[in-house]
Amino acid sequence: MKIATWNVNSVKARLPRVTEWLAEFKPDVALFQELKCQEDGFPRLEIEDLGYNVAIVGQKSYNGVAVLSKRPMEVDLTALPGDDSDDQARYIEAVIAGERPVRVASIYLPNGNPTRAEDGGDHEKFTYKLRWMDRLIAHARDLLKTEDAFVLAGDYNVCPTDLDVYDPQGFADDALCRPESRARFRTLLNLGLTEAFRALNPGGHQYSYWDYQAGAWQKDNGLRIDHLLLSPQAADRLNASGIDKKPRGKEKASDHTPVWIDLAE
DNA sequence: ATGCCTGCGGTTCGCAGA
Repeated sequence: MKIATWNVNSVKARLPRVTEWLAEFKPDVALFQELKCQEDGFPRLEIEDLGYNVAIVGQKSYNGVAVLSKRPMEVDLTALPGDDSDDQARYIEAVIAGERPVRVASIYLPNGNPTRAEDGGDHEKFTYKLRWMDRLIAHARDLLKTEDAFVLAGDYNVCPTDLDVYDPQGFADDALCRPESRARFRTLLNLGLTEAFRALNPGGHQYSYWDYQAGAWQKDNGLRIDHLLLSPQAADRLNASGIDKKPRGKEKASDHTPVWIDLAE
């Protein structure tokens, strides 16, 4: 079964790109981030028409995550546990039904910039990112105890290593590359999770995001920040993983492009 | 050194993104 993650950067502005990609790529499960709308603004009918069940956590203007599934699913969580005061729409978790069920989460991890007071105020956004990652680590620990097959996928806003950045020196102090962010990402891996794309594609210069500005796409000045992290039981079923660059080259593209895995049935 | 581009809200500019 194909499971893909895509930060669509506004599902309403992106609707033609989204529907053509779903019709062509035909993922069994699609995990979206940055919907930038509330649930009542989500183009539910257009997506259901393509054969998907839809579960959404929306928010006006910002954030917003969704799970699309061709198979029946059951939503388990609509927020990341660990902070009841956090009302940003960045997490949804569901179990996809089947002979061998798979638990999936669509994750929009906070960006965290600026990281320094001199670049704009305080450390509030970077601190929020790091606390959010701490909560994700705690939740992953809990999920691992179940020994279920699960996939935590989304826009992690972390370049795991310098292989994942077109300009490592220029991004050294960026929240996506800072040691504090990378250490927490590494902790997720050290719990026993497998980052699917890197496990199967050891080379660098393979990105999932290109800035809209300064011809970044044309120059391949990208970042690899969209990831699928697999539990051991899911990793045992990993057949393939890739980045589908085609949508990034189209008119009115998102600045991110889909990343996918294929799991044995 | 700075802005580059895009989307949103709500009005034509500020904020956020990464």
